Amino acid sequence: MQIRLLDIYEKLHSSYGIQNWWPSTLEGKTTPEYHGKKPNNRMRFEIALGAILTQNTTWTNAQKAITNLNAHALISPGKILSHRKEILLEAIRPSGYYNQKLKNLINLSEWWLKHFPDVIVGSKDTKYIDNVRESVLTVNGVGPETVDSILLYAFDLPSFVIDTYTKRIMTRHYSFSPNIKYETMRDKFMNELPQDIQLYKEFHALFVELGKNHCKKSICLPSCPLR
DNA sequence: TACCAGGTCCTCG
DNA sequence: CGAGGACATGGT
Repeated sequence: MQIRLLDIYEKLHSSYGIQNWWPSTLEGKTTPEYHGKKPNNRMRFEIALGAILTQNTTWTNAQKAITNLNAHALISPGKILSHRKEILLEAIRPSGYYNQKLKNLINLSEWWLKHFPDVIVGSKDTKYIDNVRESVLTVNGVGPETVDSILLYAFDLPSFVIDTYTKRIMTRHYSFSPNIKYETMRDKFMNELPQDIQLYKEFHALFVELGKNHCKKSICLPSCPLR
């Protein structure tokens, strides 16, 4: 008896409702147009920065960094490349690993100036999406989860995001092997699910919600909707 | 106090 | 390849 991924999605969706991710980094204060609407290029870049800043850190810490960058009007690849590093380091300090992350933000900014203008936002061409994925993966500091977050949320390209929550939930509840590789797991989701970008976004966001609130690292609470 | 948080890179066997 | 360590702040 094989559980269908869509059944899992339905359970989570009925428990938590629509998530509307990527979360608004600035809570609508300085970018009110952000909420649930089509992002402009500045927002797309902000999402990509956020994907790096939130690596192995809480979103609230990453958000502090983004708020600081925004306060200096630094949410742009050109600004990231030209501004004094002391200012940038101070701004992103709350996100942790700030020395590494600054290098990575600079690497991403270089990629962005060179390649983003050619990105076909919203494309559904699988081959093309793979090519963009490979290209962004050449950026040092962008690994498999970060690239999929950037593709899905910043570029609106359907690329399923696997994170620690997804892996934990699937191994704990649906007997995925703990040794399963990132690409293998991503393939499973993308082969079984319809190529629906909104579904990809919501599903990933719901996994995060479940992982934070019920299916935690050490314990899975009795209230977990997947029980 | 110790553990955890929406990873990734580098090194070594 | 795969395991192990480094990277760092902020919340509980």
